[in-house]
Amino acid sequence: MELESELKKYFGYDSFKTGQKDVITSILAGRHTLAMLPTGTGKSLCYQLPGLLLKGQILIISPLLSLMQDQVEQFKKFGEKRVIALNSFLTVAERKKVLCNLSKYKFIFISPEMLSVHFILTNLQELNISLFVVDEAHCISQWGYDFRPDYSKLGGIRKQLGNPLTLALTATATRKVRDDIIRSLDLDKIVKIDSTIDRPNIGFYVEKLPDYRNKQYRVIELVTRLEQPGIIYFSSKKSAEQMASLLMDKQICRAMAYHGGMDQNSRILIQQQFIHGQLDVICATSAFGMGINKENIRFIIHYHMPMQIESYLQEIGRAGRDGLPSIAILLYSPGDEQLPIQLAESELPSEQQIDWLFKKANQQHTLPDGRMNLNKELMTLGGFTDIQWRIVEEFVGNPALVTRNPERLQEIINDFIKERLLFKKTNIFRMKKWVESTLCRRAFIFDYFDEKMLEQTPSCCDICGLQLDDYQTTSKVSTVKNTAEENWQEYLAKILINCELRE
DNA sequence: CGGTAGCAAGCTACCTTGCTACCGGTGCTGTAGT
Repeated sequence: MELESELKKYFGYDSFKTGQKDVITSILAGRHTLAMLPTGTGKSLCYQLPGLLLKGQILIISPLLSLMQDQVEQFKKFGEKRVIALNSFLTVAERKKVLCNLSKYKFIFISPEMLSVHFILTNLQELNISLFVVDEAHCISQWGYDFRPDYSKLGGIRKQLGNPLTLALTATATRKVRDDIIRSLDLDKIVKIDSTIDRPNIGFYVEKLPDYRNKQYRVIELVTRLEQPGIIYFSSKKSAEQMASLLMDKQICRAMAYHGGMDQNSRILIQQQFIHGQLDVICATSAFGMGINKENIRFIIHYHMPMQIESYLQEIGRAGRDGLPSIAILLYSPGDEQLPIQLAESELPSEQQIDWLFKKANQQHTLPDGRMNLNKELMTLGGFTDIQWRIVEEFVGNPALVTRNPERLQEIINDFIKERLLFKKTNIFRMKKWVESTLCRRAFIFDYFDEKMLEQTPSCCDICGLQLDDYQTTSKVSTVKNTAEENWQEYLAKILINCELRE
């Protein structure tokens, strides 16, 4: 079979992008495949085309509702109507109807959470699933252990669906993460298809500043000078919002904040405005970005450093999809690593909380079968967050674990927490190492992903002599120059002081 | 850890300073009625 003609027939394209053909060939040969393809190279096609050529149905596990909706839209654009996103956007009536007619759909999108619902799984077991796709598969490793535990259940679910042919897709995964994905999905004889994680048109630039105030100054200065559009990443919702209002109020650019605390409608609106060029800058938390297909993002600034190098690479990878020069700037001031450390610690329950819980359980809250009676009251009393509580439930609610080793249960939980925390702190530490590096930043990243750097990139990084001036805007350069001559420090001081007086 | 809100004291009549306590990211979701 000539794959190119099928591609032309269904999608109208003449040729494949890097990696696509290898992945599709491997799937059509009936081999489980783990594909690491760089962002923006059309990962979806890797299951869209085989899906059309294979007999049965295609189940696609996707991490975000908005991502599913986008992909359904994409299919409809190509004229494929046998597509459904089986999620909570459907009303109860719609969901019932869809479940009764599941066999009519060729492509079914679903979240790990929905897939873990027994009733839904039973319905899916009736189908003939010819391909099980895990999109953004690094989520298994990144989220499966705590934040979204249903990600760690995909392996078991795969089995219950009769071990269908599986395709795991990701853009950024270290060797360790890739091994974790394979282990978690319980795949043997897997074909691994890697292409480089490198994005040569994105330059790296790290700047060290004494404190947050200097960082604010610097962000304003950079936004004024750099070619737009761009994204500024923050690790707190509040600072993202503050910066967005500052940029807007001072008429520096059209900016909006974007984070998980905002309602779904505003999020969709802001995302659309940014994509269609009605906004210049997004001040965002890590909630922003997955599934953003905007070609011409020129800069990514990090006001705070992310929790790990993979996240950093995903975030900066949103720049320069059009292949034109783009810049990734990270601002660091001493002690910045404390925020991610704090976030990591607060995600997991503390040893004291676990201690308290087991003491309580010994006193009263025990079920007839010896398991702890975990109820909302205990969660509130112990000061557990939803995520912390779910982690506890994963262990305490596991009958096999509880009956096999009741006296060691507390120790097992504590060991898990310690191990997770150490892992997260190690990731943060490596991120900090990268910031402090005095060697080529790109080489460091290649090394982190066990990839060999074959040749020098021209506009590589600050260490290799990259000049920020090369990324200046051309349209506003005259006004910027005037202000620069006047005295930048004074100008910025004015902006910030005015802003404070306003309060 | 480091930023900051909120309050009380200090100082002066409305504003500054100082202390303390608290907070900080990512998303999905079947259940009611027998």
